[in-house]
Formats: sequence, C-alpha cells, structure tokens
Amino acid sequence: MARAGLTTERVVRAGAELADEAGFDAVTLSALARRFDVKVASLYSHLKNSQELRTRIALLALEEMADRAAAALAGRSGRDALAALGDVYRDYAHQHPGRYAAAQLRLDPETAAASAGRRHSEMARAVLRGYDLAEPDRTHAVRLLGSVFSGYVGLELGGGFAHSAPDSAQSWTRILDSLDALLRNWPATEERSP
Amino acid sequence: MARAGLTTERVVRAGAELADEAGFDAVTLSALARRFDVKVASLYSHLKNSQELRTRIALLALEEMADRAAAALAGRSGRDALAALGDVYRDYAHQHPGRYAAAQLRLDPETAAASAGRRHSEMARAVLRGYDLAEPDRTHAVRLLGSVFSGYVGLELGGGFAHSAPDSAQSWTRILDSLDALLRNWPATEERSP
DNA sequence: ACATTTGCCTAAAGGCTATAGGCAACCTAG
DNA sequence: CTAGGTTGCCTATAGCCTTTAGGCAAATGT
Repeated sequence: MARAGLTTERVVRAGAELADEAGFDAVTLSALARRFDVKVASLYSHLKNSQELRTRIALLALEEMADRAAAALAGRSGRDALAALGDVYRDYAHQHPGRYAAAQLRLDPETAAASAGRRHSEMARAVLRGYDLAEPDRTHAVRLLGSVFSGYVGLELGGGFAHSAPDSAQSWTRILDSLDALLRNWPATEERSP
Repeated sequence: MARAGLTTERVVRAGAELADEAGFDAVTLSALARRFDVKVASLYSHLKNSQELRTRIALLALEEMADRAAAALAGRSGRDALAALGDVYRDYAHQHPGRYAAAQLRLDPETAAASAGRRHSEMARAVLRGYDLAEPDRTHAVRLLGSVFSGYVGLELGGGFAHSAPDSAQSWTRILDSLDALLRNWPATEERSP
C-alpha cells in the first residue's frame, strides 16, 4: 500500500490551510485525514493529539506574523512604523482568518514562552522607539497597541463594523492617526480632565 | 417519574454558570444534562440545538453587560464615564469569564440586530458626548473604544499580561488616562508626524 | 538479502449532537 | 373528580470526532 508521505510539518500546514478555508473550528483530525486520504489513526504518529495540531497552527501563525512584521518595520519609524505594524496584523487576519483565529488561542505558559510572542512585543517596543516614552509608560503603550490591534481586527473580522458607515478602512486609518498623535503627546501621569 | 422543571430560561442560566466555572468550551448539552440529572434528549424540548444554547448565553451576557453599563454611566461624564464603561467590561470579564467569552461569539446578522449590541454602541456614543467630536470622527472613536476595551480584556484574560511588570491594573488605568487625553485632543484629519 | 524501523492500517471504545417515538405526569373541562 | 389532551422527560438509535492498541507492509541500512 502506497504511503501518503505525512510529516508533522505537512499535517500542520494542511491544517492551517483548512483553517483559512473552512474556519478554525473545522480543523479536526478527521477532516485532515480525509484531506490526505488517510485514516485518522495515522495522524497520531505525527501529532500527540488534536490539541497539538491546534497549538502548532497557532505557533505557525505567530511566526508568520512576526516575520512579516520584522520585514515591514525595517527602515520605518514613527507613524510609518506604527501603521506598518498594524497593517501586518490586519492584513494577515484578512488573508488568513483561520490562522489568525488560531493565534488567539490561549497557550500554556511554556509553549507561549517558546513562541514568537516575545518577538511581537519586541517589535511593538521597536515602534515606540520613534516616540518619546520612558518606562513604565513604554510598557503601557505596548499593551495599548496590542489591545487596539487585536481588538480592532477581532471586531472587524467578527463583522462588527460590516454594515455601517463609515467604511472600516477609514476608521482604521483614523485610528492609526489618533494613536500616532497620542504617542507623540503621551499624557504625563495625573493629567486628567478638570 | 418526577419532572426536573426545565425551562429554556433555566437551562440557559445554568449554561452561563457552567461557562463561568468550566470555560465556555465546556458548555455542552451533555454537561448540562448531567447538571440537571436529566437525559440529553430532554434538553431538545427547550433548545433547538447546542448552537442555540451558545447563542442565548451570548445574548444573556450582552444584556447583562449593557445593563451594568447603563447603570454605571448614569450621572457620569468625561473621564469618569470613560473609565466607568471600560471597567464594566473588564470587571464583567473577570467575574464571568465564560459569559464574556460567549459574548465574543460571532452572531448571525439578524440575531445580532435583536441583541443588546446596539445599546453598547449607543453607550459608547454617550461617553463621547463628554468630548468634542463630530461625525465621522465620533464613529471612529466609538470603534477605537470598542477595540481597546475588547482587545485589552481579551489579552488580559488570555494571560498576555500575567507574568510581567508592571501590574495589569496599572496599565489599565494609564490606558484609560491616555484615551481620555486622546479624546480631549483628537487630532484633526491630516495631522501627522512631520 | 535480511533485520529493523517506520508508516499506515483495522478494530474498538468513549463522548457529544441530533432525531424519532413512547409513556407518564400535569392541566383543564365538564 | 375523572376523561382528555398536552407537555416533559424517557429510551433507542445513528452519526461524527477523538484516542488507544495492536498488526502488517513498505522503506531503510548493513
């Protein structure tokens, strides 16, 4: 009987494709076995269980996004860098919704530590080098950027802005503008409304 | 044989409790049937299918959050109102993580239209009455608030800020400060870095 | 060529969803 | 208070997904 030539790598990659085509929830070992025309049990030679498949897709997505982000940030600073980083996440989510959904999985601490997660926060910090922020505000700002990017993309993908004016792309641009303005003019502690 | 006294209402409420205790993914008709000491098939008299259960938990969460938000906004404006609204979402997510997760479900358009979703955007708009924003910037700002709130809470719940300084609560406060400052000083279109 | 490893198989069990059909508990009328 | 109808929960069944155990054959290397 001819062998299918499965490897963990190939299975994970097919899982990522399936996620983008049919949604992350449709990523099952059964569906993947059908795709490779193989019996389900065979996949267990390459993956511990279905959880490992999901986790590996998440790690793949995090790596891919980090690679894109690193490329996008090269040679940019200030608002350009900010927009480039935001666009990386937003574009990736539109192009690979299933992978992006995978990347939102909660990873256990050691897996997270070994993931590209660190690279992502390093890149947000790199963007902030173009602004004048000292610790701990720099960290607060990193968290703000992460929140806005993941929040906006999540709502947009969830259809939150779908059927109302103005266009989501316009809000995105304006929000990047406003974040740029905020970072250039970061409030000192205790500055509040009168 | 004594009857269990099931109703759609009670089943959904139990589902919400189960979600908070065991995670939204653990909300299955099987688990709920065990909780009521009833056979699974019996639940189908009260729910069309398991999707309806999940959707109803999401709608319940959206209502509860909207009710809390309405109460929190009464008599507040400016930064107070902004922080009150943000705290509603953040506190609710900490107190009811399963329900909050349910509220992130993508609802089909008609269900979404009948949900408390509209109330939420109305309340964000109400907060913005304390700031000087005209359309379309008001809508952009509503979307920004939604993004920051849902993004921050999502990352925090996902453990993103768990094991690093500074404390997540401090970042939250500073981020509310910075949003307040941004809204008070919303950039005119085309204002960008030199 | 033979022995070993490896890849994919069959078989089987357990869990969740879903549908169909039945009986008994409850409600309502007369 | 009992006859009838309705409703609530039941059993039975089937399909799909995950996971483990154990077996045969294809690939590998000596």
